[in-house]
Amino acid sequence: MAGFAERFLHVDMDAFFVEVERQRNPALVGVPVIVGGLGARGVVASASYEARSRGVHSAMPMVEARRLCPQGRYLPPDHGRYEEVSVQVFELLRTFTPLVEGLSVDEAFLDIAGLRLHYPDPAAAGDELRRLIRTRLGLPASVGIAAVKFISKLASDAAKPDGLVVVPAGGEVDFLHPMPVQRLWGVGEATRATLEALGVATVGDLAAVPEEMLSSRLGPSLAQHLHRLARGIDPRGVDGGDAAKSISAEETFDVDITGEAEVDRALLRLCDRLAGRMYRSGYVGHTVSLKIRFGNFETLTRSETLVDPVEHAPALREEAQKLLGRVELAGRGVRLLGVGVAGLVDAAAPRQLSLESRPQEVAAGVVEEVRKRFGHNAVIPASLMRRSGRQDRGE
DNA sequence: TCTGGGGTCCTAGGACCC
DNA sequence: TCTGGGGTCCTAGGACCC
Repeated sequence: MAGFAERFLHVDMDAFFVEVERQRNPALVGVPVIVGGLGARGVVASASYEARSRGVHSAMPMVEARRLCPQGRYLPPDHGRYEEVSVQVFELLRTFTPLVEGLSVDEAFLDIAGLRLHYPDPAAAGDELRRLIRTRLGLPASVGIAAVKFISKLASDAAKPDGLVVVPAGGEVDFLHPMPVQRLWGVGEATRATLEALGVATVGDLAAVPEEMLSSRLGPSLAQHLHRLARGIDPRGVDGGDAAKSISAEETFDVDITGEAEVDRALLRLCDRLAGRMYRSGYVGHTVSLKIRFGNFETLTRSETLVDPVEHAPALREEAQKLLGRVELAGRGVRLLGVGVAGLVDAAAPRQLSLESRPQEVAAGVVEEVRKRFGHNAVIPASLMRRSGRQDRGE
């Protein structure tokens, strides 16, 4: 027996951060809730539907959200908790089918073709999945189902909040063509503006433009991608098991920082945070990068690829400081600083350790063990301790 | 209303090798 | 004597996604 024609199921948790907060504090149910950075430069990460009805949306500056919705409850994000709940959600999804591809903490694609034996139609499978998430975890989720991968994601969007939409096989173009182009995956503000200049406003308009025309404005890769999507064509299947490619840590300061000493201290703090994450995720990396954004939002990056992978905080700090040395600060205010590693390699893979690095490796391992037991702030680099005041929060 | 933090992917130019 | 084309890696920047 053949599987369902509409084999792609996209599940998207509704206002995920907000709903997790409501799970542990029921007083937040039914009132506008906004989760996001509470500092002067914070933005909205998640807004409840009560807040959205007042015009609040994610990525909006917090200052603006407070103006639109002064009666809202404002909470800082607790990513550790969201990660825990996300693990529970994905465990539940995998009891449904092992063919699960996570897109972020709160959404995933499932291949449900093989569930034909268990459910009379795809909608019944989607209803059951939503019911399970609701009863087992107490969280609302929306589901979209289609025969084409990216259409299922648009369908879950159309289902929000707390609903289900099935786009029947053969109905893709009717569903798609009236939509504004920016709904397509890969069309952001810049591409939307380019398309608008070509007289393209809807997906239907886009489908009528020859690919060569798109290619000359957008490059061959994006042109082919969009040309296909506009016709409802998406050859991708559900693909799990994607290893991480990079890890990074960055911080936007409430007030621009200036002076080499202050920038250096912030950089060391970030390196320390990043090293901890690398250790916990079991990766080491060959390429170290530095990101710096000035007060005027001008942003630049510097990176270097090393023969031996960087594993622990000391080596990371040394590299990051070298990269910082290649940037002309000239007393300019620094708005954001970030460090990252790419070219990731499994830390457990056999590697050559130089003799001189060995004591450092051991020491760094000890630091992480102590932090695992007593918390991040149990160990702080001496260079960050000279000034009193609050230490950077751990993760 | 000045624009987070975590990522992925693409492009373009230059170095380097054959 | 001068010039080539392909392939790969690295760096920097930028668009985009949640």
